[in-house]
Amino acid sequence: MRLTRYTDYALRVLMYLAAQPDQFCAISKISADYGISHNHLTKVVHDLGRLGFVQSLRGRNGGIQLARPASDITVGEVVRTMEDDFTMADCANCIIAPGCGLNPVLEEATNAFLAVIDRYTLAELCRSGTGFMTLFPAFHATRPTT
Amino acid sequence: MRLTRYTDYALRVLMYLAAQPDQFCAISKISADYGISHNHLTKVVHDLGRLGFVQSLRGRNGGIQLARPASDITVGEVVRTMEDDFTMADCANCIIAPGCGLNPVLEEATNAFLAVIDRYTLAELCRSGTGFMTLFPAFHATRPTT
DNA sequence: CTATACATGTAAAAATAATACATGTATAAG
DNA sequence: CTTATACATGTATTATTTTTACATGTATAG
Repeated sequence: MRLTRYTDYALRVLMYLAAQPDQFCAISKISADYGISHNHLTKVVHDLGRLGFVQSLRGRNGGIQLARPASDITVGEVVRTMEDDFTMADCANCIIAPGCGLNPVLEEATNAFLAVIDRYTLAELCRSGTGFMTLFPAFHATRPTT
Repeated sequence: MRLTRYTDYALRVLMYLAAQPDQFCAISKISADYGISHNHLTKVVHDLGRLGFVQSLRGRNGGIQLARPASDITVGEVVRTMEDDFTMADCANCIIAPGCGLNPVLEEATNAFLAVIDRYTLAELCRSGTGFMTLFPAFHATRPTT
């Protein structure tokens, strides 16, 4: 029981961007900083763009930034959107599904999980400002948006 | 984000046994009833035995039954035991782990999930007695323990 | 016009989970 | 005491899912 790395990466990117507001960050830099596959991250970012979480700018000096304020994006919203399935058990092929008491219980539990992460925003995860950015060996402030 | 089928099968077996207390059920019958791999189920059951959930009897007329009352076994206990990892994100390889605010949030959410399933016992899942047993096409009461 | 950065589809590789196979051990029945 | 049945257990194969790589396209700044 765990989130896919896809969702994990999405959260990492969003935190990265939240820690550096009003900057356009290049995917290549983010992937290098985290030590992650650039290609894979590109797709994650593309999805984040498609879903309205980030805004991207092509071409030289391009990059991505949050499309909405960090204080408006909850962890729950991101996880709900990126993770495509919250069915804890695959009842489709189970013969007792119609009379099974387990599934409602698992649903209730899943809702409790989501309710917690719905209470936290990206801004709260990065409460210490650019604090965690200094953990990157090659950290140096990127250029501000002109 | 879902339970492994291994855990799923474990729960199905336990519900099956809870619905027919004081019966020794053969794995071959359970696997046939659910339409599940007999070999795979054997390993699940073996684990359930090793962990003290079921009691098995070898040889002719052998089978398995609950080792503890159904009202004493919670869904949470089963899931916690069968599912080996509740780490929602793999922080081991993430450079910002030391300053990351995400993990505590995911932990809190996971605990909320587990807290819910801790509240339900096998007996409660089978509140309607052998009700769901009739869903098996070949259902007929098995012999009682002598 | 060229270098850079995102966009996007396809394919391969890796990791994980599920299943099959083979063989061993225990027990009841005849 | 022999045989049929049912659990025990290790190894190997298959299937599924996830992750990564590759190739090529499009947009923009300088």
